[in-house]
Amino acid sequence: MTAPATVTELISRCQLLAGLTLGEVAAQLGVTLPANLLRDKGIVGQMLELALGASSGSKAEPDFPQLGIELKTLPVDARGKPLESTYVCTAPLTDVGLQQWHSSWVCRKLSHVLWVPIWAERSVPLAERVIGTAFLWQPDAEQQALLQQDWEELMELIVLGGIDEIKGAHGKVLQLRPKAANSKALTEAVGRDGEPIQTLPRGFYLKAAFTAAILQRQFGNLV
DNA sequence: TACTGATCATAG
DNA sequence: CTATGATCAGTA
Repeated sequence: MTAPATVTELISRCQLLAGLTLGEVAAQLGVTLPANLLRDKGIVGQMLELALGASSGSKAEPDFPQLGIELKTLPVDARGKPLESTYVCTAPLTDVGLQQWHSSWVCRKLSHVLWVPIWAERSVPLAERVIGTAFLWQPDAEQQALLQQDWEELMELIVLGGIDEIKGAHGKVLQLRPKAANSKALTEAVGRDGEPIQTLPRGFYLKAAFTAAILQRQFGNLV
């Protein structure tokens, strides 16, 4: 699948996928679906990237570079409520003194997102999960402010050596949580007295309540 | 049951 | 290890 040249083309591809099951899309793409997501948590996202023509690989750039759009799948239950928080990006833990919100990875990644809801309750077999209606989203002033506030608070803690005091509950809409192969992975960070320390790599996540509000504004109140 | 901390696969 | 894609699962 080649990259979509325009937003219109991207949306039109999404409309073709809406209502299909993951099993049907996998068959079209020649992808073998695992029995569950235990050992393949990212397969759904990667399949949608393939189906929509996003650039593959682990490059630190938008999924659709030409359009500046980031693709995110969003697992939802039967009522359209998100089942999980949404990973945004890795958090920088060193050399963050001069970081500014508007040039941050979080701000840039979230500036233009294509959300693809997937009906994905754990009791439903992977192949039977249905792709929903995708939509483009850009944070409004209020959402932008909430994100910036949380981001600045978290980054200040990181700069001041408070990394190990940060819990997942810190932000209102944005949270900092471990993002690693396991709890023994280490990366460099700033300690309490400004000294280099080793700590668990972290990532920024959107809390489920925040993505729930995005869905609600897009589709209205369900149930 | 929701949330926070832990974990899995793959590419470079 | 870092960055991509995320969900799992124990516990409060």
